[in-house]
Amino acid sequence: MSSVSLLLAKLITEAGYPTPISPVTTGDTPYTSAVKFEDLNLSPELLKGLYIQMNFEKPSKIQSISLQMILTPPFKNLIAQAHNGSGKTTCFVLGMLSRVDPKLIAPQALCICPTRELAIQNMEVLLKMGKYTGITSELALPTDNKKDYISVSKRAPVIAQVIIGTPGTINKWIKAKKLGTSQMKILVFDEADHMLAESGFREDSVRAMKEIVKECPNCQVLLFSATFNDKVKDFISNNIKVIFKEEYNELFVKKEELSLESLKQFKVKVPDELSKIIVIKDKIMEIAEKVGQTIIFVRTRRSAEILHEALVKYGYEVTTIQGSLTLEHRDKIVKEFKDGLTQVLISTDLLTRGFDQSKVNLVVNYDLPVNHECDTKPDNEVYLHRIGRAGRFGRKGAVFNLLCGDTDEMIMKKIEHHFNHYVTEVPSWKSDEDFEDALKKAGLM
DNA sequence: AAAAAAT
Repeated sequence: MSSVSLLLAKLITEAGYPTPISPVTTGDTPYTSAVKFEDLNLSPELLKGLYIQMNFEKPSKIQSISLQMILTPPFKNLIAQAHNGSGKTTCFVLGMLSRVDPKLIAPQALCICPTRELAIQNMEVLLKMGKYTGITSELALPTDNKKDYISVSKRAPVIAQVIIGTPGTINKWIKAKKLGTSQMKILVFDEADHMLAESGFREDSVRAMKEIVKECPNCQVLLFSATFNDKVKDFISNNIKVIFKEEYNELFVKKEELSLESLKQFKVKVPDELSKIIVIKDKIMEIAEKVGQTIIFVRTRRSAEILHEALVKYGYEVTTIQGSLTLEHRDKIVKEFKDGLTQVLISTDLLTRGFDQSKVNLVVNYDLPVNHECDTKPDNEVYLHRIGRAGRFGRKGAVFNLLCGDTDEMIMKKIEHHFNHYVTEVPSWKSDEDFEDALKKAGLM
């Protein structure tokens, strides 16, 4: 670690954050951590947005460290990891809004996200936070191609200053010369590890990054996520840092320190697949009424359907979201849940990353997240992102993992070992008291 | 497998 990083580490401690985030800086730009938003040279319009629209008081850990790195010239690239629900979105949205020149009518900031839902959510934050800035924005997302489909060649060129979208549409617009990249000042990858993972969006992401950096060598690139596994870190070291060329900053958290303190995790052993449905029906649905909103994660679209139908048949109100639904339907389900009109949502890994709904206090892994190449291995990253849908910003939350059979138990053990975090067993899947006990331990009752 | 997206 360089002397600069040591200095930074010291400053961070003095700011009152005994944080496991370890900054690594290259070059000799000195950074201090921001204690107040006023320390960041933000425009009065942005500060107003932060205080009045967002009701923020002071920067969170990750914000106080990363915002200085993002906003201090020379504007260096940044690879930043931080815990779920710790305010990463604010970091890059503030970054984008600060770097845009309001007088220049051209795309200057671009944020690429893995799902439509996340892009829409990020746009909502941007609009709120940037309300007084007059900065313009547009979503780059696929549309329902059945009705009023406008082909790319027919649409007008993008003049909005900030663009948020998904990789396919963004690349399509760039290729069709509808999204100009010549004035780009900042490029953000939300859920960057997934955007650069082999089985993820790697080609699309790298293509967009190369194209923009070629056109604008000074464009600042930000990679944000709660997880960066070793494979992705290797890929970034070998392929992305080359694109970054010179100087970049890094913030990482040890995997053993990624589990949220405020979340209490449980495992429930059940004898067979059918009893999983019984646990959801008799225990989870009853609990969900009392503790706030709940998300139940399943592995496949089909099992989402099956569980949904079973619960509806038993007379419970649930909604389900998965990728084969129409876009219109997906939007409706998310909106209803965010508006608090629905309490229990069944989801595939569509909502695993980034979905932010503060009232979610309970997450259920109906199926454990497994590695797509080898289903006896866990997908630790997906696990962490799923459970991170509860306990946003330090709120209390509970997680129930339903385990059926030896393989599930082994996978659960591996997850516990990976994060060095013991998951408490609920003694009996049939006992109401055991579940109530669990909620008491989680501080939800 | 699911995510985006285009076919």
